Amino acid sequence: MPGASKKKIDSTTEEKIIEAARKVFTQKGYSAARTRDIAEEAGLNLALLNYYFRSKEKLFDIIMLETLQQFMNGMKSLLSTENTSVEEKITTIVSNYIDMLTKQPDLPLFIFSEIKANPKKIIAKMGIRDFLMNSFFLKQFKEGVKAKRLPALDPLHFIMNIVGLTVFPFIGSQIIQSIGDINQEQFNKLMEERKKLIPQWIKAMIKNP
Amino acid sequence: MPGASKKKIDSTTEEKIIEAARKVFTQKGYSAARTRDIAEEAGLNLALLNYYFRSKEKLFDIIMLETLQQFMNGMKSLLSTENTSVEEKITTIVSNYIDMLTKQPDLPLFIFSEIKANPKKIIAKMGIRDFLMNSFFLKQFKEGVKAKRLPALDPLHFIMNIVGLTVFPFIGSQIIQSIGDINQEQFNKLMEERKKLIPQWIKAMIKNP
DNA sequence: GTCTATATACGGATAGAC
DNA sequence: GTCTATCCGTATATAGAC
Repeated sequence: MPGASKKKIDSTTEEKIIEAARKVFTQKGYSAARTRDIAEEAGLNLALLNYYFRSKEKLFDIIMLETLQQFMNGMKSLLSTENTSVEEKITTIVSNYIDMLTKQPDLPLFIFSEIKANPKKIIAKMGIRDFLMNSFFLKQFKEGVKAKRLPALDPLHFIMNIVGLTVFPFIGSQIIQSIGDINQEQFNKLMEERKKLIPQWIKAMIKNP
Repeated sequence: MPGASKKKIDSTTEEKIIEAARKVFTQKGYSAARTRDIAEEAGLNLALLNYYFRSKEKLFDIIMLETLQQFMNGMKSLLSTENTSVEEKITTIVSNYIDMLTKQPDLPLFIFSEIKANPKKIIAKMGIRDFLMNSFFLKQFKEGVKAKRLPALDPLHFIMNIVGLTVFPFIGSQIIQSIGDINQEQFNKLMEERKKLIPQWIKAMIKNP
């Protein structure tokens, strides 16, 4: 086949490295990940990592930035829309995150661990504070609390609750599976249940602070 | 050089190493922690680590076992007592854990990270499943649900909720502080508030599943 | 661009003086 | 028991052949 290049299914070398790096870094974290692991995972030679990316750290920075964006972007667009209720937003956020984390369960532990190792470097890249604090969502939330004459509660509690209920199970999934004597599939089923349950719970919690 | 003039209660060299190792390991995790860091933190020479403990890994195992026991023991005794209600148990557990984690906020991320790195080795040492599943607490919980004719819900959801609401904020404390633009002290105050709030929330959640 | 071979640095562990 | 100096494996990074 003239003109048919050999990169159709096979991705470029650079993409292979990125792919492999994402896998190894998110599984093991920066320190425990070895460039050799990444090269092997990519089916390539070690020297190519430094040819395409100058160093382990540079490669890591790319993966981390990409991961943070993935983690934040869905939320950002969602929190901005003005034509959905708070309840609808919560339901969608919870559902989207459970879907994402079911596919990539390593993400939360990876992100939180690296933040601890290097807070400034990473939190700066998230740009979450400015966004969330000026979001339409927060305005809605505050007005809702006021309208229903509910006792004022720091919105941070609210955020911790949603994220805690949604994300924590993935952080502790090994223990949870061990405690419940269940396998990965059964665990995923529980998470699927939580898509409906968490919004209900959140609603109940708001009424009973 | 006999320089132990102003040490509080002069601990033995062995204790100094353990103390330093606990600090460095819980802060950085096994991989990122260097034996040199530990030696420096202890104000001692590197060679002494290997003199007292044969290797980095042996030292780590001691710290991890100790940490897990600390993390589990409070809970175990509590879940066994037969003369307190489910509500009282929850209130006490939440309060105890928030106290513990306020003093040692690195604990959860440390434990969960190392479990991911080495699940079998660590989960085996926890011995949580057999304990929890046979506990008086679980019996109470199930009977309570039955008596109130509440829809049956996997107790795992219940456990994830309590632990998620209580422990997660400490895992994400850096981000939470960044989002809320608050300092450590203000964060601790929020956690103090949660001692009262979480039991109330849990109660509300059970009623509205 | 991709490989093999190698330089360089780092970290865990040890030898040996005191 | 505690130190200094050093060994040695491993990991990152680079040189140079193809």
